[in-house]
Amino acid sequence: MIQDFLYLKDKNIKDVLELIMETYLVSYSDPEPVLKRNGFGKAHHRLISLIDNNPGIKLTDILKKLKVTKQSLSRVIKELKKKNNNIIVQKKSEKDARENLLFLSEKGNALYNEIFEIQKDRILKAFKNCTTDEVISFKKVLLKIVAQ
Amino acid sequence: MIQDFLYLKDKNIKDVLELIMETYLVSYSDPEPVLKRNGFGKAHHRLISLIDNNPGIKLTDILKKLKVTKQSLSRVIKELKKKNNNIIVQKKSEKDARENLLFLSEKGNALYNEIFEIQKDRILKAFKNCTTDEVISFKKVLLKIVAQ
DNA sequence: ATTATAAGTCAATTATACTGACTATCATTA
DNA sequence: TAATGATAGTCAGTATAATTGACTTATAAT
Repeated sequence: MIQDFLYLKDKNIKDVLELIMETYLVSYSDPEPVLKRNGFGKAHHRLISLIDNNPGIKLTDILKKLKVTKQSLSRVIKELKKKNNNIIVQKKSEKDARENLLFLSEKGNALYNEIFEIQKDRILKAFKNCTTDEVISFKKVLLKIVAQ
Repeated sequence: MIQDFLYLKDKNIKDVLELIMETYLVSYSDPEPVLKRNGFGKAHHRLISLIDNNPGIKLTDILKKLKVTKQSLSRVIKELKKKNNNIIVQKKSEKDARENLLFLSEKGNALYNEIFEIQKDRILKAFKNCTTDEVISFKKVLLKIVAQ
């Protein structure tokens, strides 16, 4: 037992927590100029990304994922739905008429693509310096941290 | 070439980007009750964590890591330095008298420990369901995303 | 019929961050 | 040593983001 699970030591956990924060901050700040040019901020960015990656997602699920209140999210949705913006679209669910499902519009897709290409760049640069196994492990651990 | 690098496909990158966001949001929201009880918010949390893990860090480096302006950070520092709070301490650098290095006070250490134990819990639960290699790969990929 | 869920709204407040302008101190170097 | 750049701090004003609390409407589930 020479190593004694170094990776479970407090200092390593702290490093990982700092890296989690920094990874989020850098990878979501790269496309800020594009957002700003369109009159949007980080809150809009998070919502647009979430809807793109989960088309038809409902409000409650967004609230859980983004950890914000309904009232706070409501402002962001309103701004993205405005006539001049027209980034997202809501459709009543056929299963449950209470649910109002969220999608990106054509314009929303175009905006998100521009944002995504910038974010993708950083991730791909990292992945190309890693083995397949390392990338797979990376995603696996992220999943285990989130899904508890 | 059957797999054709599935992990480099857009959908996988999008999943990873969403996971990065969610991992940050969940792991930094777990200790919110402790922070709130002490009159602090997420901005204070980020700063306290950064100082604990980088004792003696200087302002410029914090700005780069947290991606905020000096004016915004100034408010957070001020609140953490207040007499009743007394969470962080600044000391002039001996090397370069312009630099004002940041440390946690005794009280700050105590507060951070309480916060850290909560955050550690989630990370450890995940790590204990992973192999050593997976955890090592996880950290390695985080580093490659941040350091570009 | 009652209860629970999903969504939406109004108002007030707090928290976080930004732009812009400006000062003071100290280090580097031309 | 005089000019330049780096580090930190400050003041004012504004913008953005998120919260608490109260309440309504519609629909689903029991």
